[in-house]
Amino acid sequence: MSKDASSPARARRRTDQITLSQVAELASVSPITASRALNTPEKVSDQTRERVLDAVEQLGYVPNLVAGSLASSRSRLIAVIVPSLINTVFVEVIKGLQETLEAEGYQILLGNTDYDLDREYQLVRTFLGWSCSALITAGLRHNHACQTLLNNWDHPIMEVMELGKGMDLNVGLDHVAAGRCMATHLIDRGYRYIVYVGARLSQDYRAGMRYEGHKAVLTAHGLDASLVELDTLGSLQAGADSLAQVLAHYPRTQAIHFANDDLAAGALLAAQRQGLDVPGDIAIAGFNGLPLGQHVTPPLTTILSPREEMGRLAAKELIRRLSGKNVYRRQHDVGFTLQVGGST
Amino acid sequence: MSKDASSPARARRRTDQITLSQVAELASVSPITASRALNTPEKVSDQTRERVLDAVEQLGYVPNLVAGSLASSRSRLIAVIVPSLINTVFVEVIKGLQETLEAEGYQILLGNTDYDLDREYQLVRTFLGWSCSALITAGLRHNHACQTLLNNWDHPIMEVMELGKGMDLNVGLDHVAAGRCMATHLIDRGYRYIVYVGARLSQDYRAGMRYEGHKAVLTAHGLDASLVELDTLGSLQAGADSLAQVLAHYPRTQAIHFANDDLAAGALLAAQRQGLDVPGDIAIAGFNGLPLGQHVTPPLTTILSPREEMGRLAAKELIRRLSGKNVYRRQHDVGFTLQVGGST
DNA sequence: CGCTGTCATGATAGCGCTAACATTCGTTTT
DNA sequence: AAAACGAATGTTAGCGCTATCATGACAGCG
Repeated sequence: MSKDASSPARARRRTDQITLSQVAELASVSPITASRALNTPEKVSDQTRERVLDAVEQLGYVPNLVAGSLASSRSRLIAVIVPSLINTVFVEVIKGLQETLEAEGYQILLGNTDYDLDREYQLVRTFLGWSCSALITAGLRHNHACQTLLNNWDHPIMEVMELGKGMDLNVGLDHVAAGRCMATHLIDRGYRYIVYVGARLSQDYRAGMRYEGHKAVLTAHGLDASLVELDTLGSLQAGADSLAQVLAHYPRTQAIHFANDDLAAGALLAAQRQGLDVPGDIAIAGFNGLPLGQHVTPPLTTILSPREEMGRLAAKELIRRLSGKNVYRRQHDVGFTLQVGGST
Repeated sequence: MSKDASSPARARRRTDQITLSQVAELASVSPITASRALNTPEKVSDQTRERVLDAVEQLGYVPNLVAGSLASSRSRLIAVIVPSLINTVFVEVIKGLQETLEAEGYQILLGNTDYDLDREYQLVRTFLGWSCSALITAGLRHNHACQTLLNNWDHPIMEVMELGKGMDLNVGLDHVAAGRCMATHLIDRGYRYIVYVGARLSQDYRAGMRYEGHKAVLTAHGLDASLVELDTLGSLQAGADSLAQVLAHYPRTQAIHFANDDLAAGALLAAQRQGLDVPGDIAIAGFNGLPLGQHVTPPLTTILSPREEMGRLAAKELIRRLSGKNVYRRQHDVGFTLQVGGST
């Protein structure tokens, strides 16, 4: 532990770490040249670059990114804030983000709000403290403090999942339209007693927006837009349980429009177990286009949302912005596709 | 833009950011005292702390964590490296890690290797450059450079998912034993022609370990341990496709032991669509204990692995170590449970 | 009363890196 | 041939924070 005791008046802090200066010394160049050889190789001569890289190799030098970030106030760190990791939807978006960002040498700092906007604010504060190059967050809703903080922040902000006028960049889809789309499909199919089932709509407010669209269409047709709101998060189990609940409450129900495929598939599998005919006795529709929906019998009618694609596009647009290129559109609609299965 | 032009000989870099010094000035204390008020509040007087916090509030100060980390060489950043995000198993572990680590004020730096050990090495290098407080990685296998780098690193390393003698801490389960367990179950049930189906076993080598256990049991019983290895990643679709393939190759097959529940459920749903009786015509078993398995008919026989629990335990052990407490055991077996459904 | 100990605070000196400017030297321009 | 230029490298001065040691005030003690 006590290595060189060339103790000056004041003890130095020690960090046995190998520094760029040591690399520079071994390569007989100045530290800044070593720095350039690593970060902007085109700015040094071939010979020098080679010598520096040799020295790096020889010493097993690992750049201290913390020091680099402090000096340059650039971190190549990108904050990603999602409300949940249970919901596969967000994971798929993260996946799209990640493969694109990592390929460009960015690192992801991941935060999970658990659908709590105050928690989001805390995460944002922490992440800003890391001088992130950009911030990606799910959704357009934030609390006031968060809004203020981000408005004064001078790095790109990308809001994903839903479409609308955000703070900066936005990639998403129109959930109200998606809700309208499915409701229209159900009506076209001839169903008249239609119930919407969602889970914690105040948290998963995008499902709430889909309900708004659904309701508008039903109302326009003079139909009742019954809503059953579950108190658990969406899951197969919750979907299965909700089926009985809906039939008890609304015995005349002909079709159920579920807020997502987990609920819908859960209900469909439960119906199957109970010997109910889908769609004869009850029609079932979902949202998301999860693979599971295509493997149940009958295949689930759902709305396909391009989740990984949303992540990739968001990442690409962000990178374009980060590399100083012009951003033509701040808002990108990734759209959705009605996928009609046999369940309706 | 041009604020105070007290231009010295050399232009200063500017970062309009509010610094701790400004907070200190407003609170009429020295910067170091302000630092203490925020980081070790018990070391300053109540009065001082209050003045500093007021100043923080008033100025909207956001601590520069990069600078703090450089000065203290502590970052409260934890690197998490997984091979995939498509596989829900890793996501669930991450979830367990995250909820525990975030609660203790740690942040997650997420990396995805795509099952590539060289990529893992690159990620590790990057993460070490961030002076992470610890590193969590899925699996005990690493390439040589990575191994060397990590052995010389003086922070905790946690290897999760599988059980064995790792570099430092380890939380996982015994996959060979799990394979044995399911094979034993199938034999007990009376099946003799049993095929193991896995996807890319060289990548998902833990599934390969389960096969080893499976094979050992079958061989001990004088049975053939046929293996079908798929070239895609595990998914419902791959499982469905594999069913036909297995029956074509091994027409006498009585039971299929799938490497995971996605494959198994895919096959089970496909069997259902094709009018095959499960387990009459063909028995199906999986691994993981995904909720889906319990919602198909018949419920899937599988092995329940405590994934979120694994994440939570790993995080807890890590935190214990990071807070300087004694670590009694370096290795933790989270175990597994055979869950017998109707599919066998 | 001087000594020791404890508590709150401050002065100083970096952490390891890079931005901004400066220098050197060979090459092109007129 | 002098002036202008550009490429490669170097010098200097921080980025914003905290570890380390130093100081001053005050309490307790024989």
